[in-house]
Amino acid sequence: MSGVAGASKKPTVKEVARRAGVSPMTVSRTLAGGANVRPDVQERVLAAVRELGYHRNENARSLRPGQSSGLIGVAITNLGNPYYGNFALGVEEVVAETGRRIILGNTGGESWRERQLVADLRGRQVEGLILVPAGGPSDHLSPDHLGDMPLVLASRRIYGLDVDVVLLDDVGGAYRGTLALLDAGHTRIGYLGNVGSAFTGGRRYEGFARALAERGVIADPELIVREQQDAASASAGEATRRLLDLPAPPTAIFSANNRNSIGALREIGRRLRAGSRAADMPEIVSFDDFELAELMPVPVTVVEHDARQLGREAARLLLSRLQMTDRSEQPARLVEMPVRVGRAVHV
Amino acid sequence: MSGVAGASKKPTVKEVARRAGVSPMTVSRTLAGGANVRPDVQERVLAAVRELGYHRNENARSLRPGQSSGLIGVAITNLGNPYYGNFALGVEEVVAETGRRIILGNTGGESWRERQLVADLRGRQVEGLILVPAGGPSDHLSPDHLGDMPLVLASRRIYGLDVDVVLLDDVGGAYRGTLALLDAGHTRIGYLGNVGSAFTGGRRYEGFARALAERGVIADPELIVREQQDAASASAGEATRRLLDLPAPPTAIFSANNRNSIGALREIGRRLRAGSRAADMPEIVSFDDFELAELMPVPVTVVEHDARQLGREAARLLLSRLQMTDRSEQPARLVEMPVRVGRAVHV
DNA sequence: CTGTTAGCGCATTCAG
DNA sequence: CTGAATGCGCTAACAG
Repeated sequence: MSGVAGASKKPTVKEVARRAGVSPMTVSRTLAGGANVRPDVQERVLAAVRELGYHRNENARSLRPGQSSGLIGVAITNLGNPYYGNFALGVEEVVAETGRRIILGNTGGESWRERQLVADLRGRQVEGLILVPAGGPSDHLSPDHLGDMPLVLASRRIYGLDVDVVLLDDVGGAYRGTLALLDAGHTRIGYLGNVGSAFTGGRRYEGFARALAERGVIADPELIVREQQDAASASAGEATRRLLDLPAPPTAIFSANNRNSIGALREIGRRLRAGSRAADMPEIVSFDDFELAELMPVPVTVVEHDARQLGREAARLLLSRLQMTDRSEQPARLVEMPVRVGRAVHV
Repeated sequence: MSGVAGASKKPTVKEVARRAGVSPMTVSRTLAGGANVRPDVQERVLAAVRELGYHRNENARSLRPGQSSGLIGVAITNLGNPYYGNFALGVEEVVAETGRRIILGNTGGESWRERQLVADLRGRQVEGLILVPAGGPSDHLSPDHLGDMPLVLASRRIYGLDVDVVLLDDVGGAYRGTLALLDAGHTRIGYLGNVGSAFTGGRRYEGFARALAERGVIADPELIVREQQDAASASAGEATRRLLDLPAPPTAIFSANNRNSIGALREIGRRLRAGSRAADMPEIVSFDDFELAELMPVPVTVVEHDARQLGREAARLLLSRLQMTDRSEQPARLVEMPVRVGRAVHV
């Protein structure tokens, strides 16, 4: 309860100055670190600040030329997905170290929302943008539109857009995950992916196909499901049902993402409850980790990766570019984050 | 590629005005909806806007008195937790409907970070604040400090702070979850909670204890673990180990949150792998849902609730308060969101 | 319908 | 070490 009666109207530098018996400039200087202000005067100013509950108006501050907003725009496709939540967390951590904040928007994976969000973030004078592309048209991301505002893409890249990108080692992870199945003797391996994330999906499929090809295993088209409309686990369950109902069902399934893995395992659970034997159910390799994988009724191998690190790296790329004097001259960088393939201990 | 050569410097109203051959005011009016501007002039203005890649500076805009920033501050304890991610998503959805944005910060559950974040958000002229309290001192949230900036608390409430709050039906959910165990004949029921979230934890324990009391079951203090320092699943696993190593171990465990449930189940998994029989493992009731609960090797009952709805409701409370002419006069509201108790289908 | 004036809160520049 | 003047981008309020 430091306060004065009417804390309702927001105080400005002027009022603080008057209360401290100095000029607004002295207040500003004090708040900026106190260089060239007598200590006792600083005391008075800070006391007035406390008493009035004054907070500097950062918007007005960033209005002045040369001053930056201290805001980094982050646009992700689905905040509710823990993966992107952790991604945002990583960005926030790194960005906060420089005293900046993130202003976060959700695109829902829809291009028009992304376009609108980017426009709005620009209007709010963000210093830079970190974005998980929604897919679809992307002219609003061209340097032409963004001016000198740096952009970092995460998770997916956009061809023709020459900017910094952080990706996972999708190809390598899928390759090694698939090899694990082949090493275990599987030859009929199902593939579960979806079209939603064309870029990522394509890369993961590439790794999958490469592993099969190397071992001389012919991929049976019947076992490849890539055309699911959405990434919901429900549709993955449906796809799994079809695979398992085939005359010669797969003995293992490679799932290209978390949602698909969950869907597949739910379907397997359903069958077990209906009397199927666990031994007849396929083993799973899941690109994307998920909790309690080791408690699943079938063996699960996960391709783990750290969303938070991905976010941290994206933030680092952006911050480093912000520090460059000749931002747009420097070449675009591509960082591929490692993934780890490991079998979840099976009950 | 609509652009002119140098898109690098950000254009202002003035430049748009000059290009369109009008005054800055006409540009402003056009962008504000175009009332009282001849259609053909509007055309010219909009063309200039496009050509220059102009975006209104929202910060400068909100500097003018009466104009609001269109920003809602959201402070949560852990972005990486899907629960809070979904919460933020819900907030974002509702807030976006009014053309506003959220500016999101992570407190990590630390009071000092919360304090700093709140100060910063104030400085950025947010219209209101939605916050999941970190716990600890909270004088920085008093009306005295916040002035007329509305605040909505979510998940936990802070005693002595008379503001709008959205909570879960913690007591009722825990009560009904515990009853489910009692109905199934269990009398030795373990309790797994932690001190991190004192408020929520207290309420859930209350529901648990009430159910036992009503059925005349004496809670064995040995079976109650509430003093874990952190919410990490690892420490929950440790606590579970102790419970199961008792001479008379519990036949069921009530877990007060998601993290604890995961930890407990991991420990159970460990024991099963070491040769224990599933029949000797305790049944679980988990406050907080988690995926694939139906595939666990022991029966699991979940107390489900929807973080996104919680977020939506918090946003609604805030927006409605923003619309009140006499904000601070209106009484604080308390909303309790329902939870659903349901047994996960067990393999 | 359109332009001019003025000022929001702050910090840089230049005097004292 | 401190203060006064000035202008950042924008838009009410008031001319015209």
